Amino acid sequence: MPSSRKPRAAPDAPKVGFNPLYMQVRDMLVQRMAHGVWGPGDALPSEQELAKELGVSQGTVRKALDDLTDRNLVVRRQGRGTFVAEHDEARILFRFLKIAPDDGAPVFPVSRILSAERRRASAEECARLELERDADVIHVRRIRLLGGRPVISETVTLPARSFPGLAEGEIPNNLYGLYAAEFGVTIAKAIERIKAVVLAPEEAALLEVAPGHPALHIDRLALSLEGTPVELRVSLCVTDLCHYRSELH
Amino acid sequence: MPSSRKPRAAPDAPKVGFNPLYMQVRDMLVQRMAHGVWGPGDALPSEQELAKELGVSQGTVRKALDDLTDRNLVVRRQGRGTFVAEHDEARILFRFLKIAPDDGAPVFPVSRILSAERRRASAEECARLELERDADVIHVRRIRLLGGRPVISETVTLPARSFPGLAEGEIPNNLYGLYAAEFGVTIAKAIERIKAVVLAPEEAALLEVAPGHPALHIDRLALSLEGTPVELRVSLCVTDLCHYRSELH
DNA sequence: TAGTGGTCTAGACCACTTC
DNA sequence: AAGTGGTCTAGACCACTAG
Repeated sequence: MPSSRKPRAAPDAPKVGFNPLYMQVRDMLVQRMAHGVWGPGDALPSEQELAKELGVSQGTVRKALDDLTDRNLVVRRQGRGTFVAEHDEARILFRFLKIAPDDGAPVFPVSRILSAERRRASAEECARLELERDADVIHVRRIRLLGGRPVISETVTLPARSFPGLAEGEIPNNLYGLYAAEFGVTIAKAIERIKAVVLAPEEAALLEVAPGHPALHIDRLALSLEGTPVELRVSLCVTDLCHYRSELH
Repeated sequence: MPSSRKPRAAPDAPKVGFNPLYMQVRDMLVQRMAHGVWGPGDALPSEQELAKELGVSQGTVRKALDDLTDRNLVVRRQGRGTFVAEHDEARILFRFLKIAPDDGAPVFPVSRILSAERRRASAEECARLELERDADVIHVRRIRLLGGRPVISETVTLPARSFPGLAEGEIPNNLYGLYAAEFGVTIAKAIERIKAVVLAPEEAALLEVAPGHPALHIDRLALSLEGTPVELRVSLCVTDLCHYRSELH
């Protein structure tokens, strides 16, 4: 490891800026994942190997990996190994898909793309995505269907720089899987603000309900592994047959 | 500990039903907290003491306590000790209060009690709270204000059996603190279902908006330490100046 | 200074997967 | 049988709090 410490050597100076070894190990592993040394689905070296390479004990590596497991960045399988988390598994349904049908289990909504285009970022977009004044963004608009009925109207805003060519290519249902596979961007967490609104005529038409129908207005900011904001997403969701799921721990 | 295992004794039979020691320790500690051996705010014995008492290593006790920390059941303070979590701290603001003003930090909403009465549980209430057919429940209705304006209309339903006399006494702002202090019931987690609705005239009047105004309809089921459902809460929330906060990890 | 939780190490064995 | 993660132990020292 970069910083100091053999089991019991001469007392190494720093009393302040104390940073536990396992956190350094953890951050270093995150760096490597973020920089594509290990991509989604890849196996990490075993605990023993990492410990040897970094000159720390296996227990310290374990603690770092347990931390990453808690953050859903890696998946550990007894007897097999430790793997970088993927975003195309059933797990994502419970992580980033909060809308579920009132009866029955969550289903991945089918998407119908309305448009995908590049344009100059607005002042607000610049601020929230931490972009320079004159940066470009990609706007993706789509309708999502649950059980055959249009339920969510979504507007996704992305920094054009980080997702070159996205607007021109095929846009799959699972965006976070695409971000990871094609652009090396892993979504680690997101923050949502939810309000209740009534639908304007245009939106109501898209969702096939009457104007003035109530809907959830969900404003999401998604962050990458490093904590950089990488996606802005505004959803309008009609909740006649579904709901937003939230667990408080 | 009840079940088996000294470091390396004669090979004790069970290969199946394998349950790690630290989980047994953890469950035993939860039992004691649930049964009031240690109440909210109390200090637990130190790791050393617990390890000695239970005949396991300190590391195993630590792992059990770390698990309880993750579940917000205990709070550990370096140099001081381990304490049973309380529900009247600022922490609760981020745990169970998901409504925040659009600008500025979350504030604890002031409450105005409308009614508190005991009645026979409906069929649905029986089902969701896992009560017998003819059980009684307590209904508390209140309005909650944010920045002086009425924002949330709340209906709380409790099993009368678990909260004797609650309807007759003083009802404070912080209900979960009351449950813990007066009735020995600790809320450990909750599940919410959120929909968008438009307000009927009566509710609109209470919240001082026009009928037809959009609002969040939040349906919460709160569970105790043991996982028993203990509170049903339906909130109608006007989101003109505030929003529902949700973090996706 | 004593006691607590927090970190780190070293080594053992267990359970699971794969060959 | 070999290799991986999972559990458990034992003992050391560090950082923080309180008397």
